[in-house]
Amino acid sequence: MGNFSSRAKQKISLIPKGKVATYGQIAALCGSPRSARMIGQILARSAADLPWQRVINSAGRISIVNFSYPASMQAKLLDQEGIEVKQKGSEYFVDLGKYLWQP
DNA sequence: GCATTGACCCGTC
DNA sequence: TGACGGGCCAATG
Repeated sequence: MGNFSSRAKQKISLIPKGKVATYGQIAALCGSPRSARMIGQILARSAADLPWQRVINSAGRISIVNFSYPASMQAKLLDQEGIEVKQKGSEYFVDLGKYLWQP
């Protein structure tokens, strides 16, 4: 694995309980603000040992459809950490103004 | 080493 | 928390 993904995993592991971060935010912390998409790829492959549920897109939306875990599980995990998750249809949203992690 | 692939982002309408 | 289009860039085969 490249150095970028290693740093990305480390940054993701730093997200505190009760907060969320966006893909772009993590990418920026790794020095590549334009590589937000990579974060998704990393999580899709090796999310098992990371707080993957705390990483969402810039709209505050849970952006998975169905991978190892369903979006509904991610919503539940966030809810258990004290994060308010709103459901609209089959999609889930988090209030970024309230829960966005600010390093 | 080239082409394709994304759990995305941002400007614009 | 619209919808749409174009651009990004590391990882993968």
